[in-house]
Amino acid sequence: MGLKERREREKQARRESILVAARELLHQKGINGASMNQIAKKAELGVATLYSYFTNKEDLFLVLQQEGLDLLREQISEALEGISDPKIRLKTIAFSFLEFSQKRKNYYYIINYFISSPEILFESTLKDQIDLQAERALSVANAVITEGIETGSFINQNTKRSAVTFWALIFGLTQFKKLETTILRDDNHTAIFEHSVDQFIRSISV
Amino acid sequence: MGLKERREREKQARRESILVAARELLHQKGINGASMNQIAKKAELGVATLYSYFTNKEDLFLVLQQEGLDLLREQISEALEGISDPKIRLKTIAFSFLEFSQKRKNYYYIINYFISSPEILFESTLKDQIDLQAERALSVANAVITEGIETGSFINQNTKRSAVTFWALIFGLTQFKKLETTILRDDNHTAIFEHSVDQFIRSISV
Amino acid sequence: MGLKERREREKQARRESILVAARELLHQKGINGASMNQIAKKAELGVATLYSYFTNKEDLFLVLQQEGLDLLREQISEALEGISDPKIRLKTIAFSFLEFSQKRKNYYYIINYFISSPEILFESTLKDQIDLQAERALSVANAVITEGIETGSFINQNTKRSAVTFWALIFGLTQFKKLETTILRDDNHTAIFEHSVDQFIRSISV
Amino acid sequence: MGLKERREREKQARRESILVAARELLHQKGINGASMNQIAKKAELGVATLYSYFTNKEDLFLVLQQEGLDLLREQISEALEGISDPKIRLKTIAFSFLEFSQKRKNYYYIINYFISSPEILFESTLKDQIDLQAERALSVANAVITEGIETGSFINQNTKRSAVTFWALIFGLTQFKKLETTILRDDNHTAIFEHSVDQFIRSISV
DNA sequence: GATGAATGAGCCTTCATTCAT
DNA sequence: GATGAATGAAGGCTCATTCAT
Repeated sequence: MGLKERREREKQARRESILVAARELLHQKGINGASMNQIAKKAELGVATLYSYFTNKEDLFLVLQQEGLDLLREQISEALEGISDPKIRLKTIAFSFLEFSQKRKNYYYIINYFISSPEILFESTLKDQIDLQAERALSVANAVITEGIETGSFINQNTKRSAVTFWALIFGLTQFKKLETTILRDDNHTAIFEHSVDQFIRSISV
Repeated sequence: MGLKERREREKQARRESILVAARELLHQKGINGASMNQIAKKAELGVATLYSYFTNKEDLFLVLQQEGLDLLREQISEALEGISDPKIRLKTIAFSFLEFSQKRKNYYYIINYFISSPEILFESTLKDQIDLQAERALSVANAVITEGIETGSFINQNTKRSAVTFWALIFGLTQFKKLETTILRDDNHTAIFEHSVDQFIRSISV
Repeated sequence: MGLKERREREKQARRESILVAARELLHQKGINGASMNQIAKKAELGVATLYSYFTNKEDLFLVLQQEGLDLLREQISEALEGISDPKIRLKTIAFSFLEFSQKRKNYYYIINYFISSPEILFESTLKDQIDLQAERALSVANAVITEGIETGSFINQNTKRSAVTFWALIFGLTQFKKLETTILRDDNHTAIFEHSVDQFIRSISV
Repeated sequence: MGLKERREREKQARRESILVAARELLHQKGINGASMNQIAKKAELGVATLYSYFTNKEDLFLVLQQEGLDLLREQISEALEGISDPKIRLKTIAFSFLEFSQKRKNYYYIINYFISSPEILFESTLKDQIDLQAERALSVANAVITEGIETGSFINQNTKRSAVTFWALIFGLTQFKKLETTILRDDNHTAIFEHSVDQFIRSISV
């Protein structure tokens, strides 16, 4: 029994070390620089071992994305702790996402990779998993908006639509971060971000 | 004399056929599927021929994106003809973009690709060119909002920020189109889109 | 245990077969004909396999040359066994080289290739390695001449210069072997070679 | 008639401009960097034009080599002017060659290329031409040695063999020039060169 | 006679994946 | 269960050469 458990723990550890290596490479060399061989080398494992833990490269990356989204959710949860005003809660979500995109670039890239790829690229099983994740992300905003409506902070209107709008806005704004050294050089990206989010919140507030 | 012209026309045609093939592949197989060899095969040309029309892959992709943005601008311009109300003009831009993303998928995808790629991927020269293009796109919304402020339709506030918010929103929303068969299956993407855009316009209106 | 050893032996064998193929191609088709792809094909291996044995083409060629020089040194050593007269020893070296150039054409050609290439072709790392090898080759003649001086056979003069002269002469003469069917057709290359070497030895003898 | 002549002159000029471009590129980028396309561009001519003046790349390079050898002969002739002592004449030839290898690197490389390539690479016609050139080069030394014998400066022995030895020596020594920054760093290449040549001359002197 | 456009074959190298051990 | 060796396919790109005009 103890043996079985130890084995299980070792397996998990090995699995995790693969993911660690993958994330690191992803961050260092971008999506194309993170090859299976390099991940294996970095994780100090045989290449074939990777394939006994993950079906293929895409699968590995999907898990990475899920981890990323889990982490994101966690960070948002933590950030929301102790905050009760729905408006501030919404703003907090937005800034958590922005912060995540900067501090966890490697995770952000991979999430972004899956969001931005044309649908065609993924088979339906994979796509379903991605969407499931997306749904969970959406639901966070959904919940806050619902609370806001219930507590009388927000106008009573289609919650899901508002949540979608919210995410679309902050996702779009975050993408534009990379323009800050060129097009947006005469302004401050964070300020724009805040401005936009505030405006959105105001627009759904009573 | 006529001969020279004909040759010139043929060259342009061939150049265009390369771009068409590239766009198609990019849309169908993603960035990794759009290799120079594949493009050449699809265009029914030798690989080396591609290199006599474009310096390298990066150059080709840049031209691809520029053409896409030119077309987008053109379509927006046409759509705006005869419309004078700034609110409607703004909405028209939004829907032109949505329509473009659906009817000109190949063009849309390449634009999207450049927006969504992590900065690292491009050398500065290319990035600058891309940003230049993005700036021109931004300026369309900018102009409309300025008009709106001047004619008293819109609140007098930082125009550029509003334009950025506007684009971020519709860009994000358009990305979510691909969720319409899953997460958004209980609603209509176009309806959500319209709802969001309306809400944005209202939020900057007097 | 025996398994590990066998594997190791197999790896060495495969490595060697790559070198054999490379040498053969280099000799048959010249440097431009000895591409990694061709070598792989000749060795009946996948291209990628070559890269798991050698870092890159340059590395492979370096090893190739080192092996060649090792073999040459070995042959010279063997030929020198039991011979004590410095004059004969020097002559033996010369003829060992000539013999090597004929019997081990593949090896000879690669050495020749590295000597004859314009400096520009190699990065400094490679060049340094080559020179290190060349130095070892030079030292063989150096030693013999030093002995000769000590034993009173040769005039006491700058040893290194004599060694360089010696190698320059026999290297140049060996290159001219290929002229034997045309320019030198009225004489015998080996005879010329011997004549020249004798004359050189005489010129440094007391 | 004048027209015909002018055409002929133009043709020659164009031919020469190709060779000029080729030589320059050869010098700048080495033997592999001098591609037909680049030569054409540098000569401001169409690629196909090159092929109407030269059968193929090898042919062009052969002509280049011939030009090089002509130039070498010319330089040697000039250097020999006014010198009558056969010993000094021989030394002058040697130093002319060394100087040529340094001051006319581009020419020297290409001559070297043809000398050092394995025989196999060239078809017999080409090889014959190369050898013809080599023979002419050889004959210069031949003549001087013959004079020396006649005037009592040199020992009466097989002239041709001496000439071959002479060329082999200076060719070998010149090749070793590239070792001067490494193996020969504690001596001076020119000094070694002179030492060796002097020794050779002494060895054939009465 | 001169040309520029076109090209297939080839370059070196890396990739995701498999399989015998 | 873990692995290292092997690999065909493919990547971007350049080449010498041809051919219609």
